Amino acid sequence: MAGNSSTPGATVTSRALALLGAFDEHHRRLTLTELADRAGLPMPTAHRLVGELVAWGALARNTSGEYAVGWRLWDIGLLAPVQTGLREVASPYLHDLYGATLATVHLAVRDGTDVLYVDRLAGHASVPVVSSVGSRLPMHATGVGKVLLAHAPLEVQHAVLADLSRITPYTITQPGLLRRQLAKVLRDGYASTTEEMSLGACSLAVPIRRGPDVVAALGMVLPSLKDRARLVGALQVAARGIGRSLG
Amino acid sequence: MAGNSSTPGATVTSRALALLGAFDEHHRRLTLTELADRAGLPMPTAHRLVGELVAWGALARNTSGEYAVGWRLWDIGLLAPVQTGLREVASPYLHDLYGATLATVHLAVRDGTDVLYVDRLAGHASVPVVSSVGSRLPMHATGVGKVLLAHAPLEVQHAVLADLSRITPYTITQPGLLRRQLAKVLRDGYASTTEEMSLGACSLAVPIRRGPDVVAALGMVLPSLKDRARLVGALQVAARGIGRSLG
DNA sequence: CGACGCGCTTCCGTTCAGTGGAAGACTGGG
DNA sequence: CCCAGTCTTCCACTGAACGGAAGCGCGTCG
Repeated sequence: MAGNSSTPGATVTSRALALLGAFDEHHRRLTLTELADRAGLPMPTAHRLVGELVAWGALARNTSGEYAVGWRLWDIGLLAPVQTGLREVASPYLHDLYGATLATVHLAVRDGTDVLYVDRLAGHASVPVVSSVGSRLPMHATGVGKVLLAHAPLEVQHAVLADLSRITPYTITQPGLLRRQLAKVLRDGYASTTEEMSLGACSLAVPIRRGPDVVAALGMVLPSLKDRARLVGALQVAARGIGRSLG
Repeated sequence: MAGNSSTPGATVTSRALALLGAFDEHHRRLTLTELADRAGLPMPTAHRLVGELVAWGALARNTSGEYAVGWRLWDIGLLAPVQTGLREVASPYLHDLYGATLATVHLAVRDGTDVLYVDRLAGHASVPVVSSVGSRLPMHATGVGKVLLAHAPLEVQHAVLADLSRITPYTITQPGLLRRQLAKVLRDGYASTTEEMSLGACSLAVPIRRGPDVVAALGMVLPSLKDRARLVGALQVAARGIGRSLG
């Protein structure tokens, strides 16, 4: 992981944020040593900063001395989605879609160069699904990711195309091929993946527009892409409905 | 509000956190000037810190130049409740309780000297309910708050008792009276309020225990406290179930 | 049309908060 | 008992953070 490469010249704020960023789905509880290591800080520095974060409620220390994310961060974080209204508006459409298709349905936005899963309805299908609400995945290997990437600013596209990590044998790692696919996504109005993120899982996704801007993507995970026309149609109807409700 | 009392001696971290803390339910979008004012910082300082927070994704700047909480904070914040498992475990019990009583049902934890509402099922009853998921209320004027306060460390009790703000004419503002009520809460195993937070709304609440520790509170809002025995019973059954499921 | 007010951004010399190596405390295990 | 690992405290040096002041861009009013 990060290793302790105590970058000098980093601001205090960036260091405090690095400590918060040390937590993720797979690292929900960390010791001070792990925190210092993952944030690339010397221990005394990490110790002091973590102390401040705990005092404020951004982090919490449990009885066994480990640190975890605190409630204060949770309730402030809640303001992010509420303020766009996206989740609330999309919720009924996700349920409708699920009812009509019985597939796992996803709502995602782009944040930086990641896809961020904002909401999800899990089908009981036997398809492996790696995403969960709040998780981040690379854009080049997911349906919603390709949709959001196709509509992203050029600088973001360049950054993503420059680093296409392999996840399965079918993951697209050639910039040229992905670029052509993105063009096709713009033409067709939807994106698809075939086992690029997870073996045995395919996906379809369409953009959600608020006026002319693509603000999110709607996707589903499937065992295969047969019946694609009907499913894309259903996705587009829902996406248009959500976009309209967003005003 | 805060006013600009540029407290010298404050650490950089505490200032950055103060900027995050400037956002709440009623202030989801703020201009730089408002942020600087609410955090008590001079504008140039706020400007620099906000820039760093935006670069990291803790805040986002929308097209009209205002700032809002960013997705990055949302997804890290999600790790707080997930890591305790409280919401997931309690969810079915909340639904059962709602089904059995048709009252607005609440799940809350203590964070510092506030009650933090972690989950909620809103009844369509005509009772005014001021809480929502993620909101913070004072402990002395809510049912769940009294429960959590009664089981809180002494230092927390002292801090709360020292500052009993009046919210309605029925809010308890005398430390002695509240202290006696808290003792009764410990004896009886439940707390109640009568229009102390909001006119026309009463409440009942019970503690949720994980082993010997009180980790949360379960409450309901009602138009009156008649039938209290049955309702407290239902709450206690649910609370015990949740506690057991928490392991 | 120019002057003004307002919110935001940049500049830069001063200074004090932050730094991190080193040493000390605590804990558990062999 | 000692040692290894983790956490906490200390403190003298230093460069990052500070914030007053000045500059910018824009809409508004006289």
